Amino acid sequence: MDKPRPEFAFLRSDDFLRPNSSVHETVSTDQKQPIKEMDFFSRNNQHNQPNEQESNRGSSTRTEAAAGVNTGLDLLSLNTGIQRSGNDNLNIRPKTEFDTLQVELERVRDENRKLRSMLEQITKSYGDLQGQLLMAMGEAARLKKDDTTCKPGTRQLMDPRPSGGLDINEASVSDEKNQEGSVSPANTTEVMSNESEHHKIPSAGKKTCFGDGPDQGSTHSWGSPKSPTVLDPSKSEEQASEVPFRKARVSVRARSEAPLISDGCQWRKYGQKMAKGNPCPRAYYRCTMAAGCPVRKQVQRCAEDKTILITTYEGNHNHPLPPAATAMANSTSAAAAMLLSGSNTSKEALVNSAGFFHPMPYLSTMASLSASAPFPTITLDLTQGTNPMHFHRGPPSSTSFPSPLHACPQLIGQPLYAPPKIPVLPSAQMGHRHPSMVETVTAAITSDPNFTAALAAAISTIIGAPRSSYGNTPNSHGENSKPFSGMPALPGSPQLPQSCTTFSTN
DNA sequence: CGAGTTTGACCCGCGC
DNA sequence: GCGCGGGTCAAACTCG
Repeated sequence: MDKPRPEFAFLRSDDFLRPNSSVHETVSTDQKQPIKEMDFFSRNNQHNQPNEQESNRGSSTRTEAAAGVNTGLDLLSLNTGIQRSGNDNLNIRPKTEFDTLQVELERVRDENRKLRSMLEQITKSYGDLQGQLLMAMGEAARLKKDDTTCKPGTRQLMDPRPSGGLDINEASVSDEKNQEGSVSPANTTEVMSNESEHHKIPSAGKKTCFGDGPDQGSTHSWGSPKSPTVLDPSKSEEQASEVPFRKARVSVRARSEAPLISDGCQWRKYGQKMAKGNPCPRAYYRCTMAAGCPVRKQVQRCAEDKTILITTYEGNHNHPLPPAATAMANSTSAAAAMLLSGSNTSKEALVNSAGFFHPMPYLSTMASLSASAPFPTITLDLTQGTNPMHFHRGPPSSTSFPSPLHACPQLIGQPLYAPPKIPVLPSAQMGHRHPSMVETVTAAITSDPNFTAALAAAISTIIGAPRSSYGNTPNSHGENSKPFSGMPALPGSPQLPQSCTTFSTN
């Protein structure tokens, strides 16, 4: 995860923190010139401005990190006045000086960490906002286009919460701002309750145009390709932040012959249909862990290989999830976010976004995106090896799941065996790793249904790892670890909304 | 008796 | 406009 970014990070951090041109100059100067101790002395003597010191500190940290040499960090502190006299006694009391330097070094390191985290947050917020902007623009264009705002049957496709997609796992400032007026982080549950109320509205409500808020259109949230309509222009801005996203789906393909697997959530079947082109019926489930939870899932066996179970999730839980479910929810939330962030762009852009726009390198080897479907769908395929070619660029089938089966039983998500924090690996590289382990895990999965759920959680943990620093950490590898750090279990807590996605192979 | 499942009917969007 | 297919509802049914 520690990709080579230090210099960039610092520059960006400085930019954000101190939009002062002098800072930029100083930083760039530091970049070009090798930093020597004497340089620091002279520079600090020349201009001993606070900003200057800050930037010097940053650059020296940078150098230190790059070369493993303690360059001028501590020397800087010598000139900051703290050790003014100590500077003169540099040769006399090296021990004390060394201690001082160490303290200073620690301090600078802390600052470095803070800056990095700030940069990460800013970068992430930027990406989120970019996605939201795209969504909002697309929404606006669409609204202008069809203008038939209160058409009966117009359905709400996305969860009204701003968390519907992009900010699912985030607590960035910008996200909070987006939520204000509609959802504060603290009342997510409440908002979801509102949503659930809409869900409970009987058919009479279906064709009613709700002008005083995000119309849920509730009962038909699934798969409706249309976007929500904004009825009241005065609220358009607010609603744009509330319902800017199309509803994304996350489809998980897993090889399992088990009829039922506990995924940590409780589901109630509310329907079953024969889908065209598939002899196996498709079952519809609704989450019953909390009243009004909007999360639904479809479960269907693959027509071509009945050992493969395709589970498609949609919606966000309005309640805390068990650890096993949470991990998967985190990852698929991220997947959905990634998908949504590019859903107004071309399919190619979508595919590209999976590569770099989102910090989920493994998705590129496990996931396929469908932009041709009426709703954006990302498919996490746990049934096949990390065949680099698996990443579909061609048009998928009408929906993502009946896509041709890549029936190589060789593997199940090799990313499993990748250290959670290793840098991005070329998928081709990953595809050659540990074939024997793959077979072992495949066997384990097919023989133990519960393992599949655990596997999904583990995969999601890895996938979601990059987000861990933002609070909603999927860090809980131990699913049973009591203090589930990433998931406050209080319904009213400022818990971030969860993606629907849990994992199941019923 | 409550919770979950089954299943036919209904609604809606979409393509022709 | 009509038919098809996906998704949902809700009454009937089953089960513990």
